[in-house]
Amino acid sequence: MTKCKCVNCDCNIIHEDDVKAVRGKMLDDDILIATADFYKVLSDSTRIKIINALDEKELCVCDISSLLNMTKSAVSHQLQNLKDMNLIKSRRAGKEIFYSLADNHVRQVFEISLQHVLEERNDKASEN
Amino acid sequence: MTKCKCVNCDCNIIHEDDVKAVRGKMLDDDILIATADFYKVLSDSTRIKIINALDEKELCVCDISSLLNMTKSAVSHQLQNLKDMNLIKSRRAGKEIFYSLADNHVRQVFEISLQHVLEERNDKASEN
DNA sequence: AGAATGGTTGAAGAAATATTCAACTGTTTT
DNA sequence: AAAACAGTTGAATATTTCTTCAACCATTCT
Repeated sequence: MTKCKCVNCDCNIIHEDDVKAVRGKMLDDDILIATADFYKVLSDSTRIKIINALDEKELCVCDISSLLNMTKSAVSHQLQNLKDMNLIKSRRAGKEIFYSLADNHVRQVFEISLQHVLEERNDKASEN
Repeated sequence: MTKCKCVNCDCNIIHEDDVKAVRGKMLDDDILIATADFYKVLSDSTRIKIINALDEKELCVCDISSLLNMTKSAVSHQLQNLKDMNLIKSRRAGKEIFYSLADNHVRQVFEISLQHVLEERNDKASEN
């Protein structure tokens, strides 16, 4: 066990070999940050509802606002977030702008996590 | 097109049939909120780094703190968040408490999204 | 061209979340 | 039993994020 040389941490390195080994295998910071940012887009119930809706059908902003019972502005802001992270795409048709899911990755991730959530709920339900 | 009856939205329902159809197919609010909450746990780079580290090996708090260059307290708070959402588990061994991933769902979701992030980066790199 | 409609934007206020700090618990060491 | 170590906790501060508001742009309708 050696005193940790970190600037910001207040502890000892207890298992020095393990720490070295893990440090060597960990992904680069910028990749992990990008991954967290990817989840960040999905971590808001408004955005998840939008994804769930667009998973069914291409929709315009007003339709989404009506579905979620929210203002156009609030929805539009969230659509921008989703678009910035390449989860959705848009096309203009006259005055309206239609939004749809960008690709299947999104569907895939959404479905696996949904499965996880549903299983958790079943586990908890059967505990009683 | 009909005036929307929503309390909180400031728009018209433009495609009434679509909205009705999608509303009928959308998942329950509480499921979607639980799904967003699941992502919320993964949406912080500190927590993602912890998951990435624990994916390699079971570790104690000090080792994680040293790896991430953070205080024990900050790490411990985040470990609690991860544990509350059943993404990790712990076991005590003397003074130390070892943390590890809870199950394979977590690994699965992590790996798919990592793949998504890496592909995005490749796409962007090849645009130049 | 002017009005109406669909949608966007930036700034501000409101709400949620992360880190820090200081005090604390549990276990081991002496 | 006291000291040292590993870790936790709650409150406070700092930071981020969401929604609202008001003004705006783009397209269509008359």
